[in-house]
Amino acid sequence: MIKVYNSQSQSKEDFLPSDPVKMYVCGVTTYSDCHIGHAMSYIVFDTIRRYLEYRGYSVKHVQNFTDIDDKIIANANRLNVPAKELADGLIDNFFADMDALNIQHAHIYPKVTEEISDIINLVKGLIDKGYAYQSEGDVYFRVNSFTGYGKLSHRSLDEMVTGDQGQHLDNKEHPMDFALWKSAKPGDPEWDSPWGKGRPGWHIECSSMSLKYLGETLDIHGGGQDLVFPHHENEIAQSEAYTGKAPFAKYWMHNGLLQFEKEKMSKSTGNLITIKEALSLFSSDALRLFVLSSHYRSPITYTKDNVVAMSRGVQRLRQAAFSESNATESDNIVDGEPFKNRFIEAMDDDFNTAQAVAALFDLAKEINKGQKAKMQVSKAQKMLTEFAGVLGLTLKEEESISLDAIPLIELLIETRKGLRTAKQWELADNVRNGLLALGITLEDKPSGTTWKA
RNA sequence: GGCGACGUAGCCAAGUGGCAAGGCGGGGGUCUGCAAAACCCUUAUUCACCGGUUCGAAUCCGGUCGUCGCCUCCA
Repeated sequence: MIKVYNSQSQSKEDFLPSDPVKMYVCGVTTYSDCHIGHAMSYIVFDTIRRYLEYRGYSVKHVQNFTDIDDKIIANANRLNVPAKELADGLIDNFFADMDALNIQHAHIYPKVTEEISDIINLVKGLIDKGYAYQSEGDVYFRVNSFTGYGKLSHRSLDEMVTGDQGQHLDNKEHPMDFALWKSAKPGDPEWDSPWGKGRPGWHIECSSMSLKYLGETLDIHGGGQDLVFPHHENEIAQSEAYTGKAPFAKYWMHNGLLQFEKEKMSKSTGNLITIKEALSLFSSDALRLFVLSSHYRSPITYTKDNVVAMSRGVQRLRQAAFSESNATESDNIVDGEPFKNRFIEAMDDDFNTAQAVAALFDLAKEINKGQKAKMQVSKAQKMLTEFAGVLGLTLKEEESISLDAIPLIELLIETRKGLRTAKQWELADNVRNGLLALGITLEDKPSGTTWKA
């Protein structure tokens, strides 16, 4: 039985989903390139999905693009391009990042700008039911009308008002009322609506899209912990108010936030590293292992050193998975079953990837010891690769040298071999050091010399 | 001010009542012309601090100190 920690109940619950599993993960607002905090979140939910699929569930995964909002408009104006052009370019970049991180695509990626009429209908419905009101071309959700408001983030409206430090428009009935529809300023992208020209507020799109593509009750609703309030709280209010059905989501899953060098990484402070930058330094396997080495609900701190350590770890797994067998004792087989059981037990317990990774490393060690004892390891190696795959690790060697250079390198290795046979150690070492200076490392093994970049 | 999370070896990080997973790094070894790589072995009598409950606590309770997040745009 898989157990899942539900942010709303603040406890682990038995995972009893519908079939297929309906999984909605909050996507990005497309106003700048994705950073490594996004990478963490999407690696986490990709791994959860991969594991569910491994365990035989079929998963329907929907993830939105919020491709119209204040910041997109502001950045588009600054860059002097249409908002749509900016958003579309960033969506292309998003997919490139996801592919590079070996993150499976969602089944559906709805965009706000293509869902406007559904959103308008949802807002209309909320007004009709008395949960929302129009005010000077804007439409607001009436938080006082929804009795469960605050049940996800565990706070009351009174607390929010007392502690609130934000600025408020004075055309709202209650300071915590939030916009479902915003009137357009001159020059903004705009759509016709019963309340005049404007565009959707921030939270409504997720309610609309999840209702449309997955129905009234989601199994898993995921996102970063920073979305708990107000975004997910507001989604619950809108969705449950509209459908009259609770819960909107059976399991609320929130990943811990990625810290960058001691500080929270946030778009507003510009304190961030993009996925592209991280991938120029590290392999996707290293970045994934970095994320999956701790529990998904804990915050993690990105530092170069931390990820470098993970690169080494990946190397160790890769080595064990692909080392050539020299088995002579065909009867003696390395048994991977105990590790399989550990892996599954760990992942069943709220996707404890840290423990699952530990099982992988122990399996790697078992394989290495088996190799030394000349045992059969191919089955265990296959298992290692399979479980690495469940975590989205490719265990592939990174090729970063241009193909043209390879014959040249091999020629030098051949030349050096001659020098070594002639015991011309100094000249042989010169060749090796020269290549090292160019970033190519030679490794002399009993079977011959290999190289890597 | 309100709400919440966390503090485990040099670093990262699991474990939430019964002898402290795993990775990186360090140390020792195997291999090797040397080196590198790889592999093996090893590396916390102790879990921020103080008190309590218990036969037994990193794990439960109370307190202290410290770090961080949310309450405003965020994955």
